[in-house]
Formats: sequence, C-alpha cells, structure tokens
Amino acid sequence: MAEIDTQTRTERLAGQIADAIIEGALPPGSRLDEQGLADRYGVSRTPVREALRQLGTTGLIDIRPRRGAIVSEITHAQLQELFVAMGELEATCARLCAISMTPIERRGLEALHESMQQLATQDQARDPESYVLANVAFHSKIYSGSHNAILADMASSLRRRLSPYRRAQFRSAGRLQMSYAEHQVVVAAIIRGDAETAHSSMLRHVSFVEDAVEKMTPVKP
Amino acid sequence: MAEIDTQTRTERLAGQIADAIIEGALPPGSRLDEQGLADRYGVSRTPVREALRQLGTTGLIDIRPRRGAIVSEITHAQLQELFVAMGELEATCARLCAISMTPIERRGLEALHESMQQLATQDQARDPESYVLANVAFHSKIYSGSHNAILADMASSLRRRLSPYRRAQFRSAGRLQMSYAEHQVVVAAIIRGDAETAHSSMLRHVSFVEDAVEKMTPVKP
DNA sequence: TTCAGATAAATTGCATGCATAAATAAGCGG
DNA sequence: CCGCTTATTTATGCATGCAATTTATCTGAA
Repeated sequence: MAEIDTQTRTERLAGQIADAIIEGALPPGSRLDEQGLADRYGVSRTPVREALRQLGTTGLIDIRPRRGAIVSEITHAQLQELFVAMGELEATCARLCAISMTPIERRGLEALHESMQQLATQDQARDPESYVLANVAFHSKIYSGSHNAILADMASSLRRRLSPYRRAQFRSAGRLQMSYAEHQVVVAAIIRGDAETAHSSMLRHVSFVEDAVEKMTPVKP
Repeated sequence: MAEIDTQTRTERLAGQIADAIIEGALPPGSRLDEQGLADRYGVSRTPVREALRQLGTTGLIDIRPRRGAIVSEITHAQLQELFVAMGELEATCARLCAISMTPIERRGLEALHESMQQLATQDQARDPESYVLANVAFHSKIYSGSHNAILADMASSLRRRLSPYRRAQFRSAGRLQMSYAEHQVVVAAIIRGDAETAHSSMLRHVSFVEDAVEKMTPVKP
C-alpha cells in the first residue's frame, strides 16, 4: 500500500474533480450531482459537498443554492474578462521577473525556452502535446520567478479556470511557432532586465492567445 | 419575520465569520472550533465546516487537516508578498481605469476624492472612521472602474485578507493627509488618461501603506 | 398538440452519530 | 524536577438520515 494519508478525502476530491474539469471530462455546464460524484469516487456526499464548495470559491464551478452545482459556464464577455485578467497578471509577473529573477532562474528560463524551439518546429499537426506541456512549465517559471506566491497562485488559478476553453488552441495552423516567437521577446526582455518590455510583450502574448481561442470557442451568449 | 431565505446557512455563516475576522473580533491565530462556532450561531457543525472550507480557499483562514482551522497567521515575508500583490493589482486596476473609465465614472471618482479632503484635514486623532470608510469606497471605485470583475474580485479579496493587519494604520500622525495627497496624484492621472502614471502612482501609494503598516504591526517571524 | 396545474420523484441542506487522529493529562523511570 | 511513555479526553472527518425544495412526470382541458 502507499503512504500518505496526510491528505483528507475532501482535498483529494477537490483535486480530482478539478482535474476532471480541466481535462475536459466535465465540460462547462455539466451538472455536478452530489450523490453521483459520491458514488463515482466511493465516498459519501459530505466530502463531496465540501469539495464542491471549495471549487465554488475558485470560480471553477458555480454553486446555485438549492439547485446544485454545475461546471462554470461563461459568457463571451466573461471569457474576455478572464483573459484580460490573466494577461495583466502574467504581464505583472513577467515584469517582476525582469526585476528580481536570480541569475540561475534566468538561465533556467532561457534554457527551457530554447528547448521549446524544436517542439515548436517539429510536425505540429501530429502532436502538440509536448509543446503544450512545456508551455505550462514555461508560464509556471514566470509565475515563480515573480517571487510572489500570491500573484503566482492567482495566475495559475486563472490559468486552470481558463483551461477548459483553451484545449484545442495549439492545433490551429502555425500557432506553435507564433507562440514560440512571442515567448522569445518576453524571455529576451526578462534576461536583460527590461521590465517594461517584459510586461508589454507578455500582455501582447496573452492577447494573441485570446484571439486564437476566440476564433474557435463557441460560447453561449 | 423577514423575507429572503434565498441564502443558505452556509453562505450566511461564511459571511458572518469573515466579518468577525475582518473586524478583528477573531484575531490572526484564533482557533476556529467547529462546535463552538456551531453553538455560537445556532446551527450544526455541517454548515460550519462548509463555510470554513470556503474561507480556507480565500486564504482568510488556514485549514490544517485533522488539526482544525485558525485565522490565518502570516509571516513577515508573506505580509510583504500580500502587499506587493495588492499593490500590483490595484496599480493594474488604476491603469485600466485611466484607459477605460467612462466620463461619468471619472467624474464620480473625482467627486469622491474631493469630498475626502475635508475628512483628511479634520481632527484626525478624534475619528479617522469616516475617512477609512471613504477610503474603502475610493478603492472600490478603482476596482470597478477597471471594468474587469475578475481583477476587481481579486483585489477586494486581497484587501479583505489584509484588513486584519491594517486596522490601526490611519491613526499614525499625518497619515490621512499623506493618503489624500497620494490619491490626488492617482486621480489626476486617471482623469487625464495617463495610464503609466496611474499605474506607478498607485503602486507607490500602496507601498506607502505597507510602510505605515510595517511600522506598527508586530508579526511573528 | 400544447399548456396549466397537480402529483410524484429526485436532490439539496442540514442535523446527528460514530470512528479515528490529535491534543491533553496521567503515570513512570531517570 | 524533568523528560518520555501511556491513557484519557477532545475534535475532526466522514457516513447516514430526514425535512424541504426543486425538478420531472402525469393528467386534463383549451
């Protein structure tokens, strides 16, 4: 048998349900039946309810009193706001990176970015998976490089919340190379400590992502 | 009898407990005994637990598995990070205000700010209460003026989370006039649409607040 | 057919009970 | 007197049960 029971059922559930949403198994609008989830994960309704309430405050799901919870459905306007917010947060993190990343962190970021060149240029139609993974790592490095756990948490929380809407984004033609080129500007600015450019180029990068998503995501009015 | 039972016990509890923390009735480190809270508010442990879990995800309280919940205690370093994060968020909101506030919103902000001049100059030792209230309204206007509900929520959530540590801040000598003068720069920049200055001056304003708080808040290492 | 109202089924909100891990107190050897 | 082990107590985590509300189903009339 494994080891750590240090985690409570509720916490584990919150993670599992969140993952299911992020991975798309539970698309926006899905009803989150308490008993159903309890059966599905082999627990009672109590920890399910606590997990749902936790996810509710993150915005991932929407709890409607006496009417059950659903995976958050988002209007077009709200989706835009989410992207703007994430863009501003990531841009802020990037600016802080330019100011306060350690030399080691700068080297690490640069190295990761360079390793992504191959992933971006290899046959993208076949498998953007590895680039997507590296991309998450890239943005995580930006978050942690800000040296501010609060901003980092907010940014990754937003990223999670948006993930149901970005799934297919990297499948569009040339998006990988575009993304890589945008990263290039951000990284260069951070490396040379140019806070303003780091900020503005990251803002632009995220807004490009937004454009790419908008072209393909049908969201109800 | 009143009317709306549209709100669930859990939600009401979450609000009441949060208020108690914000108002200082439950200082950082306080133990949040489930049964005690249940008795105190005349409910069972179940809604208390759900409310606590909700507050846990906002960061207001700290839930330690199997060891109960306490009002979040914060190290000096974390307090600094919180202030930096809030500063960056408010600065971002201020920048967005400069870009996208409507003429009516600009007028409203200016009017509120002007009304605060009297509150700042009147005998401050006696009663900073009214200025504190107006100050909350001022920053709320900045949040809503960003026209981004996500950023606004994050900023006000952070403000709530910091409120236990800012209570006595405005009692220090001359802090009111200082605050008013700092606001002046921010408002002027927003009114004339100077995004960069709005951002940098708000950042400076919040960091002054941080300084004022640090001088008086004893936080354990 | 479609829609209104009534009835039945399903689901949420909350209280309660119990097992188990922590915290606390008691006992014991040093 | 003090530290460490062991019992006792307390509190948390979770399951279960019930009342109330929502949602689905059924009936009948326009």
